[in-house]
Amino acid sequence: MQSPTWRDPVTAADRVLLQIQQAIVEGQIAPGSKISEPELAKKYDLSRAPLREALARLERCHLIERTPNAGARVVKLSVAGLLSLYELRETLEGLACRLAAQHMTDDEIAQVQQLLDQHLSTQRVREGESYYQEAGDVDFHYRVILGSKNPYLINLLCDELYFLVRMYRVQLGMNGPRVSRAFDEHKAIINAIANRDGELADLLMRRHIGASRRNIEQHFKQQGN
Amino acid sequence: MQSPTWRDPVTAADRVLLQIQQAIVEGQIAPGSKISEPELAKKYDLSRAPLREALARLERCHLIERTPNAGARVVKLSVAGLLSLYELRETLEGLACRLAAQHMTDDEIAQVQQLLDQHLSTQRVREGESYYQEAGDVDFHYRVILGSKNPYLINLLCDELYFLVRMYRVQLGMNGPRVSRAFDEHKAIINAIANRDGELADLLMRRHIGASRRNIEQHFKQQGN
DNA sequence: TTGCATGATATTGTCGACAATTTAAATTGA
DNA sequence: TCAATTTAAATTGTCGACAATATCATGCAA
Repeated sequence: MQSPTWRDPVTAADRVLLQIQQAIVEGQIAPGSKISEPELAKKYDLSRAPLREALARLERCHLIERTPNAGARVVKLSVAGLLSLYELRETLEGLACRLAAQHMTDDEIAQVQQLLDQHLSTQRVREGESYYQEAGDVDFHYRVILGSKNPYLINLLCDELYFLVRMYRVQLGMNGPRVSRAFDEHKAIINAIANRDGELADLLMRRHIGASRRNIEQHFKQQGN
Repeated sequence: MQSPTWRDPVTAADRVLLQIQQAIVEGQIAPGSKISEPELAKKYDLSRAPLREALARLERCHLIERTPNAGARVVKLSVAGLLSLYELRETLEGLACRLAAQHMTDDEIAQVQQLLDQHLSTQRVREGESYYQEAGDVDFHYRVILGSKNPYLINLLCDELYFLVRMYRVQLGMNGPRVSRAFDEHKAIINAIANRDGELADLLMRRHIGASRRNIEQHFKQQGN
């Protein structure tokens, strides 16, 4: 899926950003490990200038943390961090729904409904294909977020928080048991938006994400991390 | 006021960032105008490397917009943009209040209450000192945001959105008529937090910021910008 | 005159090297 | 042996120059 918010990588910094992003999200570069500029520059065969540009953007989406004169480290995953992230998402995507109910065109809404029907049919083939499920889930949330028409909100969710959410999902294996219910919840949300009931859409989305959050909370009960 | 979220500028990029930030916020570099790297490098007497680092961070807080191979421009202010920004703030600071009611210590709450009393007494001296008023307002909001203890939320509001809000305030002269009411509203909010009533604090903060937003909406009714 | 192609100019992106700072190792003293 | 201090190595921050791209001016054709 190509996002409407990403540009295709025209510059060397763009390309190496995508590679490192993927490497971090998938855990090929271990959480907490130090980022060595000379090492990565050699590995990806470019100079440190575009690499540092990429690092600046990685910091922007919270995948690394930099300290002056000391370099960058990949973020460490923690339950507390994950919960903080979901706290934010809950509220932000709720807002996105409320705004989407105001600003989405009937056409855009119809497209999302059609999208969900497609997901339903392809899912009916057989469940357990959690990859497609994830893609579909991401796609739905993206559409709603874009539907909010609020540029700051869109940038925030799609560019800054998205990769971190993905990193947690991939590395902590959060494709949980809430696979079948998600479709119904998505359906209910888009229906509320179609009825221009922003308040309800907001509530349903917060409940939708909140359920995931509580799911995680329970899963990690009394465990260090 | 020095924010707990900012580090003191140890590097050349840090220093020039602060200077350009201020220049943009105060309009010394006109909105919409192009950023010339060679020009600025000469003006601030450093090479383009730290300057580009600074530009990357300026993009992060939405003060400039960059396009590949074409350079950076200072953001243009628009009523639509301002409203989008306030939409976000309304929800985010509401969330901050809800979380602050959960996570602030009694001590921290007492400090904020004490802070408000100080503001009240210094304001009683005479009104119209909107600069101190603004500083006090910022200070209050900061404390609550930090009280949320959510690192993503804190980073978002204090580092990414703060300067843009400030830029709008300074350049559109938004130190409006809502000076005296603000104190009472602040007081009500911190009281709700003190009572651990997160829901009420959330509501009051949203109303507090929403009032400003509607104030702006009305002020710019049927005007292009 | 208008629109498009061509070339000159300026700007951004990238590179390799040096300076400043941090980190690790080695040395000294108790 | 251990702690503190000094020295050495490695890493980050900064610089100036070159390459790639875009912008603007000029000229040409319709």
